[in-house]
Amino acid sequence: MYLELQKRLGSRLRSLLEEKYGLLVENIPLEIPPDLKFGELATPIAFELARKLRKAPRIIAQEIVSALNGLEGFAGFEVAGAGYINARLDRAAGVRLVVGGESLARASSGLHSLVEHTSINPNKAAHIGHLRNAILGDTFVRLLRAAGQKVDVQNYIDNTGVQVADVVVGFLHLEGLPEAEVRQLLEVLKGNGERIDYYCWDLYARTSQWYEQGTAEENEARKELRYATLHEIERGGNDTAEVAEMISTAVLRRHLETMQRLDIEYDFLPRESEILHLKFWESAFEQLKQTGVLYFESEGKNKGCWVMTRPGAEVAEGDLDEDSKVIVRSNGTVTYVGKDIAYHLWKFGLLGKDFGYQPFFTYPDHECWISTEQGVEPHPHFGGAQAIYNVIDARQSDPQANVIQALRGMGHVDQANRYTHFSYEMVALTPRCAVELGYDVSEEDLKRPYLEVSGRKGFGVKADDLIDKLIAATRAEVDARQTGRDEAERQKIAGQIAIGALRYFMLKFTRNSVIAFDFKDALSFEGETGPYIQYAVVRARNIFRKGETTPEAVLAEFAAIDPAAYLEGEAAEDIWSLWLRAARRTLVLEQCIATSEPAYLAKHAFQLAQEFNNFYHRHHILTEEDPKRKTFLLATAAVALRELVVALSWLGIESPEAM
RNA sequence: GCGCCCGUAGCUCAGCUGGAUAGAGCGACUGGCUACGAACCAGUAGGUCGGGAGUUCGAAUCUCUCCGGGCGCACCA
Repeated sequence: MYLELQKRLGSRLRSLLEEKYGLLVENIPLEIPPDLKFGELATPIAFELARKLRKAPRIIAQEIVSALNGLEGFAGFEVAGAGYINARLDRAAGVRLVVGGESLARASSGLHSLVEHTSINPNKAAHIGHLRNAILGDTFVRLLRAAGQKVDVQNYIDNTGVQVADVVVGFLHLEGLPEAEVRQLLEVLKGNGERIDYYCWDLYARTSQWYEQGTAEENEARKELRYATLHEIERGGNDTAEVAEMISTAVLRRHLETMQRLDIEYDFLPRESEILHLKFWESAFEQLKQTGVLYFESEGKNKGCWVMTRPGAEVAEGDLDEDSKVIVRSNGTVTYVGKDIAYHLWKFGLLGKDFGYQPFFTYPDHECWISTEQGVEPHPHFGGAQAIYNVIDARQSDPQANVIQALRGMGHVDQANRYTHFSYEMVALTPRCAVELGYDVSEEDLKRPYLEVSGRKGFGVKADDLIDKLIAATRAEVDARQTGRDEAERQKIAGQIAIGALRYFMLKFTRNSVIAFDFKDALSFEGETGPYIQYAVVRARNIFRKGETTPEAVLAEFAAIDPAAYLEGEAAEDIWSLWLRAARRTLVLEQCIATSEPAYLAKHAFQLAQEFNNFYHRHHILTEEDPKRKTFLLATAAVALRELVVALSWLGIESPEAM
């Protein structure tokens, strides 16, 4: 409702300024005033016009206000302060709009988007940093879908990189297991219900250390072994590649299981092995050469390489660009950015090639596909999106910018403009948390505000460990309260609350704030947390349960009542303010998408819950004697409940029946 | 050296395209369960918005500069 009225007022003001002053103002600033005494919408536009019109802002505001009459949905306008224009809504009409609810199934926007997130190297267990990535990405997917977009969710799998090679070196050389025995070991672990990704977490850390533990000559030999292993994996068709395939696939399945615990699902898993074997790069290379984005360097430190100019670089015609980005090395191999350019051409349907597809992981209501050289028929088609979002941490903004630069240079300007690096800062550990976990922390590190998580060092909090810990904690709380419920019900509720707490925790911070992780904060269920919002939902539901009615029945009954009498006066301000908050859904959605910032929705959900709790405390609904007022109060609870549940679902958080 | 991010209450963070008295949670202190569940609510204390300069009718928000912290800048991925 808010967004609709805001747009209505905006366009009215725009046309008014044009008629009255002959001014075209593209963006009329409209804001929600800090206090209801200033109305529900306001604009400081008169200040901006004061200079152009050579008049006092107050006079201009007065002129605008007198021309602003009879705008549907508004009760009146007034000038305040030095020249603010404050708008008061027709409260009864507003309430009716909110009751009607903005359609949840919004008309398809027609936009086809692709969101890539998670993308964990399949050589170790997922940790809290990966959780932030996946939760941000999954929530953004829900927001785009809520806005009517068709969205494909992809999780890129680098199954042929050095990280996988390192753990393969661990299996083959540190553990000394030949291919057949690795296969056996994986079976045994699986049989014992042990987490393979956990096993690899330790082995990967050990291998990383092993590279540096020997004598200089030994370390040199180990590094050689590392790269020989990497090249065998890249080439494929040998035992080493077979081991890599087994391990990376087993770990990948674990990642999908971990994410499924958080209600995170994927549509397609493109793998680097197919990008290599299906020769995506060769097609991209041709296009890059033809468009002149890549050129062969014949001098300087990059002599013998195919390079591209970095974004923002200024090189005079004919000068040597020593700072250029190498895409093809002098030995003929392609760098990471090169492969990424090819992959992104595919994402936009510009490559002229496609993956083979094969079903890989089955969710309750859909299938997740994986890339393969020769796929099955029939299969869905992915790629060819109009807009893409890459959920990748801020440290990779340089390579991301290179890819965008290449697309733009090739003439794909629209695509480059619809390429969003959805960047976010890392999740680090507070020194206290690291000590708590039993890691050795140096004196120097103890003084730092936070310590970076490192898979290579095996330093971090594993995702499943955190989820297990959260569930244990919520289970204890549920057991203390839900004495009448059976085991299965309690476990279900504990799970819903644990996931709510975790997802909210990862979403409450804005993207470019580093999260210094601490168990005390993450395991909190009070204050600005997911469970706080879930609790508001449970309270609202209990009102209807005890009152033996439903939100739907109440809203139907409410339609016959004139709400105006209950919305005026000092005592009604808090209730009206709750209705206004409930009316902000699409406004917040639009803002989240425009800024790629899910934290705004998290904040909105919390504030709505807070206002509901306040309302709940001040007005006792079921004992209200005036039947019409009781219906009004019930309708207020119904609307708050509906909006809380929708907001939570967009955050990927369930609304428990009890807690 | 160059680039990006951050610096707001004791702690952790919001503060939308510059706008009306700078907010929340946690922590501290005080009060509220015989009313729809206290995972809740109310109140009190707590801030030179890192420092300085500038633009503006108006700056936590924009520009410059300095200080402090973090991250990038490979023929690694």
